[in-house]
Amino acid sequence: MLTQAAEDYLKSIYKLQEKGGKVSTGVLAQYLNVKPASVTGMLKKLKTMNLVNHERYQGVTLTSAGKAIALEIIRHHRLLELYLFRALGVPWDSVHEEAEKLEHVISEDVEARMDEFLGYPTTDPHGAPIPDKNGVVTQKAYFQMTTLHKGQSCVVAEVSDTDPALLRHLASFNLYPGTAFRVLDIAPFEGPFTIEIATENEEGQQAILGREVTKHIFVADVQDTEPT
Amino acid sequence: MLTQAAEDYLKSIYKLQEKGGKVSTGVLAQYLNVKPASVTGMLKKLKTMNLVNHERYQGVTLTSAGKAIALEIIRHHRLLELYLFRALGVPWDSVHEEAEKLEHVISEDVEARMDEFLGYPTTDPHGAPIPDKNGVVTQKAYFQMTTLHKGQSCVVAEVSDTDPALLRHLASFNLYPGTAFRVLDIAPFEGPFTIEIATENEEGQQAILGREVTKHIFVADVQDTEPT
DNA sequence: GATATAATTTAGTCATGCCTAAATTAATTT
DNA sequence: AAATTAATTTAGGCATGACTAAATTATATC
Repeated sequence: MLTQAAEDYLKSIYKLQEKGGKVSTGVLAQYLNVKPASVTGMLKKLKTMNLVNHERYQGVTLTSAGKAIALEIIRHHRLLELYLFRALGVPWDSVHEEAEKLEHVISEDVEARMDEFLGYPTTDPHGAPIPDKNGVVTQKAYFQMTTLHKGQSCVVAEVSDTDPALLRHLASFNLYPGTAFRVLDIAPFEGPFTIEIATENEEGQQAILGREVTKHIFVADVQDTEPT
Repeated sequence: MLTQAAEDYLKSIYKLQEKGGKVSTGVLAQYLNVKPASVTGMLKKLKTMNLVNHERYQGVTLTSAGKAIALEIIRHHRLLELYLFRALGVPWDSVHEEAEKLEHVISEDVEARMDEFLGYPTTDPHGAPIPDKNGVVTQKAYFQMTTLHKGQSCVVAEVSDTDPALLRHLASFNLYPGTAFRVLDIAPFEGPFTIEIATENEEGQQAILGREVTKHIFVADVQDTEPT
């Protein structure tokens, strides 16, 4: 059985690897709120366990064994998030923090029961894919919101889950995974996006989202639409 | 915030204190599966935090601050046991082990939501009382089953929760907290109890329970009844 | 190609929380 | 009361996983 710290390292390496090949010691240190020297120490340990590939000064990658463990932890995390949200009504912006603690101690049996209760879901409350029991991730194609143009329509696919304030901000506009919206305007010079959110009643709610916010939103089903 | 080890020490001291005043280093060590020398070390640390009273060679007791923390952990544990049992169908004999890991990481918010879901229960699946949010324990009067005599009727109040095999044995007779039974016979020389368990249909199921088992069963509502 | 800067690793420390072995204190016999 | 036995504490070690400071390696600049 791995320590909690080792599991956190593997999970973090996996996530950082997704956004570009090898992971540097410094980036990993910053992500884990730890000093680079501490990272070097842990990587040595993980290497002896054949969970990572690490050449001095060259960055880290996961071995297939390391990746399997990372995906297991990520599955725990995302199933827990969804369970807390659906079964216990824990707010959207705090499920991440709760799951962060629980993911290391939940048993496979309890996890299987939550999975069944939830009907074998494939995405968590933030739209991130839940790996299956065998570590297979089914990821729908999506784009960063910053790539959208005026007049395009789309559906929110996923949002970053780490910043509770950001999540509360999105919730105030009903911008959840699955929410459809249309880009009304994009101000120049990295300016804000003005969007219209599809609502049940006739008139769509408008929202103005700063650039920093749009970097944390990922969308799918992008289509060009007629300007109103 | 306390470490998990410190929380386990406080919880254990509380439980051992219930069965007789001061707790000795050796007993605590055995209970925690740790060497006596390790206990001495931890007690020193807990003493500097004013969580225990400890005089060399004289045993430990909890301070009021230590007791408050112990009761908080016990509340977490018992609510978790009941939640796992009721909400997720985790078997009777494994909820203890699961809760043992979760009790240290569950948040007050999630706990409050489980409490609400369960309808503010007062006992866990083994019949142990759940302390309330303020650490108040309401304990119904009960007796060890070994004090029963032939012909007496009673209701199971509580059973030990630590041994899964014992719990499966009791479950095979439907002996849960709340189950009523009558003592048909007690064999001499510390022999087994033969009991008749009240069932919905006409004929009561009979069970033979060895002495070791009866030490782990606690009963209430004891009454003398006519022998059949 | 030499040098300045940035990133990474090594070396040595510290707190936890466990261990074993030896010393001490308490309790029990004789 | 002295001696044996049992319980407890002290002393010293070890693994984990963090830290700082110094040394090393890589990268960018001139």
